[in-house]
Amino acid sequence: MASEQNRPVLQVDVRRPQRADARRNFDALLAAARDAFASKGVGASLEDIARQAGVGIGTLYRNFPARQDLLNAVYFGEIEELCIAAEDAADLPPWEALTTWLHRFVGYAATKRAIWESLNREADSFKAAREAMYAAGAPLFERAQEAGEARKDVSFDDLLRMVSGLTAAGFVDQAQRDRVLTIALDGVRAR
Amino acid sequence: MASEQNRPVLQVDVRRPQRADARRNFDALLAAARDAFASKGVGASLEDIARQAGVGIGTLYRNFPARQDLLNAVYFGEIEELCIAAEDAADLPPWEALTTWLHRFVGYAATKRAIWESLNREADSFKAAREAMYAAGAPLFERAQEAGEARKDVSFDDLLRMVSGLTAAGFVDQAQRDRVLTIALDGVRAR
DNA sequence: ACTATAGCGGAGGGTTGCCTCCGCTATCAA
DNA sequence: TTGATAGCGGAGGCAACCCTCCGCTATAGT
Repeated sequence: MASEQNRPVLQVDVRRPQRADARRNFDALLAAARDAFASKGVGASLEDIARQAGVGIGTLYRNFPARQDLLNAVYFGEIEELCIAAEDAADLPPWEALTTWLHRFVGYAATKRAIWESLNREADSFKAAREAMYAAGAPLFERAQEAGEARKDVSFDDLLRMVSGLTAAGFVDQAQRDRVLTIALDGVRAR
Repeated sequence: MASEQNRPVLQVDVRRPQRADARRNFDALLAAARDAFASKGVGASLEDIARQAGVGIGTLYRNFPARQDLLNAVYFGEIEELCIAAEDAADLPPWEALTTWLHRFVGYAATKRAIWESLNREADSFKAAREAMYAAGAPLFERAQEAGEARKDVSFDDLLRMVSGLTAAGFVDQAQRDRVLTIALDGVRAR
């Protein structure tokens, strides 16, 4: 349903500028913001981000008048990638499809914190993005449930919050993170 | 092991003052800090904390010269309570003892964030506190393993990081948090 | 090449938080 | 009661960050 004909909700109100140099700056800002939010959390300094992107602070504010706009742009990008990942995973057998997607979810280094810090925000745009993500992931989970692989007394919301908690936790390394995720997911498996 | 003869590591270098009014202030600061760190994370404003405690900012700094000192004092208090909780739980059957303690761990509202944000800090004092907590909790886990209730291919460190991730995650309510924790712990159960 | 203008960027004013310093006050031992 | 002093607290200097504003520069259409 909708506007661009089939991609639904993910519509950022901030638009990519027209002029070539401006577009370069826009993209550099987005990349810098992604890094900064990932490594320092949502409170990262905007001036640092601008400096990191090699542009003036004024340019940052022109493109993203409020911190939230920048956060949204980054966040929505992540969500979109997750939606695509869900489509990719759909070919696998039910349980693998689900776990593959969730590992991917956890693996996204960038904006990890932002993602879960925002999970119960009330702002409309966040709601929309979250719904998009739910829409992408829930089918994988339901399929696993129907195949008798996943417990039926667990909701997708439970699952996603569990996983996003793990996303944010501190681990020694990537391997431990994956190991722990696998363990936790074992708890979701039908016995 | 040492000095006070049997409580090991948990020794805060900050000391409770002598004079009655000073002690009152000290305790008020600690309580305010506990709240503030819990609700706003480790970055909470020290001036807010002092105001909340009803003392001047100068008093805060006299007792806790650096933010870290205050954080330590609060954090160590939490850890100590967790150690005691572990002792209390020791009477229960192996698996219940473990899960009861872990639910308790998650349930501690105060300094939730501080706890996990600090889990892989390098500072000595943090290491010491973490070790104390591990020393208190690991026996519960080992007992559950020996009783054949908990998987043997999971380490206590894995378990604790998993749980501390859930501690920090955003949940709709306490009930969901407990439910999700139970699910995740099912993954740790021996099959 | 020329020009209208989209876009740049950083100076600067405001706010908030950090931490020090020191004159004042409450406590408590004598 | 009183005096020595532990302890108080907030004014104030500093630093970081936020965001706006506007004179300058690069772009792109002609």
